[in-house]
Amino acid sequence: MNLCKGRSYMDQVNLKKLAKELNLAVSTVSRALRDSHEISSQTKERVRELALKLGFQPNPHASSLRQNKSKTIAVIIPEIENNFFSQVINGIESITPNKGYHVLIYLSHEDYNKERDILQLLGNGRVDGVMISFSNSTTNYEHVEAWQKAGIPLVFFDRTCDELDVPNVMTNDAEMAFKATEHLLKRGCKNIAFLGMAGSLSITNRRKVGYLQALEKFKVTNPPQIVELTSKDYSNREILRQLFEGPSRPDGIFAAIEKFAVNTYEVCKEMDLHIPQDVKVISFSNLQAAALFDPPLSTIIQPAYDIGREAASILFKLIEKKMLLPYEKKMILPSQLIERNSTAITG
Amino acid sequence: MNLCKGRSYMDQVNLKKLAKELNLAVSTVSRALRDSHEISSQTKERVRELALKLGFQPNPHASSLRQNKSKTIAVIIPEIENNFFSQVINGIESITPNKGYHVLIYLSHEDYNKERDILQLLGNGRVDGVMISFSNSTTNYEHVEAWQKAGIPLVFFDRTCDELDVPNVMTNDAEMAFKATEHLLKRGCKNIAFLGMAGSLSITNRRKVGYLQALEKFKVTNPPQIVELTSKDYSNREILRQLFEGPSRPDGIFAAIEKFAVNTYEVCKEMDLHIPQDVKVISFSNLQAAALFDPPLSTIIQPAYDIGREAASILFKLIEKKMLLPYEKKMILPSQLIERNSTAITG
DNA sequence: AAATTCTTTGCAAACGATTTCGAAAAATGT
DNA sequence: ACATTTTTCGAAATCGTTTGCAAAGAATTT
Repeated sequence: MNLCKGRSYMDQVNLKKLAKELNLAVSTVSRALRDSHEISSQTKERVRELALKLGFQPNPHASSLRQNKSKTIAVIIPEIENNFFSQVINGIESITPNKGYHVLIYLSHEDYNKERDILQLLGNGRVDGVMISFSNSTTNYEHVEAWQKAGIPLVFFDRTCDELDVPNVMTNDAEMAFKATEHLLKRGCKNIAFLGMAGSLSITNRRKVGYLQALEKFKVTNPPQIVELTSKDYSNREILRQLFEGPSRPDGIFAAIEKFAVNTYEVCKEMDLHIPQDVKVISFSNLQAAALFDPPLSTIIQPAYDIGREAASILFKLIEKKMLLPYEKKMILPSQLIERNSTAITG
Repeated sequence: MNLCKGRSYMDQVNLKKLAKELNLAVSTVSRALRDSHEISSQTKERVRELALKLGFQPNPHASSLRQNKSKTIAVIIPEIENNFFSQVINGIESITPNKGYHVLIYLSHEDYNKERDILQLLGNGRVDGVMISFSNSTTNYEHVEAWQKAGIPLVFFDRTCDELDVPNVMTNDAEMAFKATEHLLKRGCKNIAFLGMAGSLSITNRRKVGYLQALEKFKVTNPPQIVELTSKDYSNREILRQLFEGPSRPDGIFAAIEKFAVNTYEVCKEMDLHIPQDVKVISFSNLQAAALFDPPLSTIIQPAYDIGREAASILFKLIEKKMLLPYEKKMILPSQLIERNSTAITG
């Protein structure tokens, strides 16, 4: 039985302890540490000195409870074993420490139900704002609408949603998809397949639009081939095998997702199809090592770091109740197309 | 001026509101929701029903403050744009949601001072436990010792530290380094260079030991070549260029870090050195795409996901004040060596 | 000198959930 | 019918910080 009030860690230092030590009121100590104008500079100095000496740090939960702000944001992404999202997190983290903010990470694993549960879990003040990139199984946005009712700031990035009035940050997907397709056509492809993520992802849709527009603009006679893959390598390879064995074997592959380019390489290797002789490949990808592939992979590099940084900046503007500039409501950061040997012209 | 007590969001639902609505005491509602035995099942049912209807979620800061636990853990890693750490996070996340826990991510960017500051920042109850993989500039562990005084659970993973009595989870670095070096020797290399991270990382040391042991055991006459690289691609390439242009050009490269193998490939390509004819390469790496490199890269794959999962499990055991089994104090999960063409025998 | 400001500090009430303690009410035993 | 236990619930303290308000003293003005 604890007779004295002290807990097991006697060195737990809080405002009360500081106040007693200094013979001041708790409120005075609190104000001194927050550099309030209504405290004399001598008192402030005394307080700060002792606080430093005892290594005082305010209890974040007490502060959060009182001030109704958590100094924390959440990032919800579909997966993390993906260069793009890692770089986004890096970009986010380039902002948060300066703002005195902390970052919670949540993975939806491409599962709508998990995504909904996570969002719901964050409802009651655990975070001051959320950045989300949707899972591929997300087809409705009720969970987001429910969230919006709480009035907590929200920003979409990359896998966005146009239907809701929420700021979003992304790249020029359609434009780059157009350019990628155009690039393949100019390299002599006649029959280009588009590898997209199954589901109704915004990025897949935008990229698909660019692909189709290019086919149309350049009056390609072969019909478009839209192949839907998933996050499972095994089944992707099987689908690709069938694609290449099928009646209209593509001579060009435009992968909307890095992973699908990897799957394509794997299957081509296995089936002894040569890139770029038999089939040319280009892909959205943020892999540094793409240049080391056999053959080096032509890529569209997304400004992942910048997307994370800008999305975080916008979120903080919302949190600080600043007005957004018009372009910040829908920010588009351009990607870059890097031509490599996977789309080289062959004899 | 707010005359009524209500805040801007009238739908903010808390225990008090539930209690008033049900004509019960706050304490009763709280107990009912926590399924206390001292509440009748009818009352519980009434409470639960309304709570569900109004979408009640307890305020996490109030709970944390009262219970002195945050239901949050922190993961401190040197960088995130690295497959290994991404997979570790994935492994960690495979545990946390079931435990009702949240995950904060912090990046030290290979900077001791940042690492120290982060650890210090987490001191006052923001987290119930910490998992850390040290930065390469960390040469002393005073920040950890300071942390230990607070008595908050801690686990090291991968880049560990033997000097402190803290549970750690890692792979069999020395053994695999030995095998990698042995592998190169058996493939005919006479002059193997070791590419390690500058600084005093535990993994670099362990891997270096394995490398040296292999050279000794197989009585290699050429002296060991230990090359120290950093996280900066540009300077790494410059150092590697000098290495290959230098008097004792290596015919084998053992990269202790994935990034260094990529740098090696880049430089070899640039200098028109052929892998594996001119130089054979093997590396610790968790890149799925290693098989697609030109040539496919022989790798030592670390069980990154498992390391994350096990480290998190151990952390939770500490948090729950359970005893650790002996092997959990220093857990070693084996890596796997995959031979590919970068270490093939050449005519 | 009296009245007024300004400066500096303390008191006490929040914030929302948990928990100790105690008091009714109900159920049980004698 | 009375004593005892068990069940069920409410009041109030608590966690540590912030903040509105009051009050005391010093400084200024009239």
